[in-house]
Amino acid sequence: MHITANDLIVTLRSNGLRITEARRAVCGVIARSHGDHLDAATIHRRAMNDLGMDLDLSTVYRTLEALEEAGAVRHAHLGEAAVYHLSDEQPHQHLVCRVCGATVAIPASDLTEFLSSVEKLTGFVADVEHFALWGICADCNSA
Amino acid sequence: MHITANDLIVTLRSNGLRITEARRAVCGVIARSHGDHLDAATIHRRAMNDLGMDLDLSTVYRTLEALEEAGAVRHAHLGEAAVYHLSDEQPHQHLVCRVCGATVAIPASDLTEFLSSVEKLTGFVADVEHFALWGICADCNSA
DNA sequence: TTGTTTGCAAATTCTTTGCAACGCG
DNA sequence: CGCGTTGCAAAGAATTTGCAAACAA
Repeated sequence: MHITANDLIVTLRSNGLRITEARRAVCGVIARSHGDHLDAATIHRRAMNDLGMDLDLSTVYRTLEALEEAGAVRHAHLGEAAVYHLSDEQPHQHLVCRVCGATVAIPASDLTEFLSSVEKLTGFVADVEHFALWGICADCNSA
Repeated sequence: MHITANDLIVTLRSNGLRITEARRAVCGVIARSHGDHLDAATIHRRAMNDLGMDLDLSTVYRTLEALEEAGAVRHAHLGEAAVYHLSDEQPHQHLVCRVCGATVAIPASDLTEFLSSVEKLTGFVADVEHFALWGICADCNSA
């Protein structure tokens, strides 16, 4: 069910890309992060610490780019840094609390009405994933 | 009706800030841009070219920060750079086409249903203005 | 006068790129 | 072996900050 590091490796290979230790490490970190959204620096750190790899941050970026081109991962902007996640996750809209930084996700399926009204109003087909919505969470609002 | 450079100056002054040529220039550019969303570099360029001022980009940033703290302007992220606009504009959601870069705005009043459903689902009070929605515009979609 | 602001230059943060060495296939 | 990949260091883009000099009130 869950995508494994190997699935990602296979995807890369079937896209004509070579398999290296660095790529195995990045795929490993992403695969075991299922559900989480990690930024490049975190992926880099985990590859170094958890997997004992010694790779360059730029290699992480290039691998993520390759994985994204292969369609295996996607990225979104929740704040300053881009975050990456497996593309098999169900589409969702992120909400980030401007006060405490908490993030929650709304399944895109709950937004169909909104999205179709956007399309009706503007002709845009919105990609709800790409940017987060900024807001104030219930906790911070009541505090 | 429209906010003038002077209104902005008054706002700054009533916030205990001093009025300088640099601030007059920034206020002037913003006031006459009514409706537009300008990034710091553009405001800087216009102050230099249109108003003949010679000021530093960092001063523009600091003035915008001051104006934002005073509640006179707000900023949003439509792409790479932050854009600033008068806070008296009606709230709106930006849509940016990921293909051609075209942007359109939806008045927030058209989104009330969406916003209240977001609040019901998550407790978040969303600030629809802050980040744009990424999408593909009608033209690029049909092309 | 005196506490604010400014210009300038340097630092930051995230991301990208050039290039020679390296290693997968 | 040959070309795709890597590490490294440097380039970039947007924004911020330290500091001494300039200036509003």
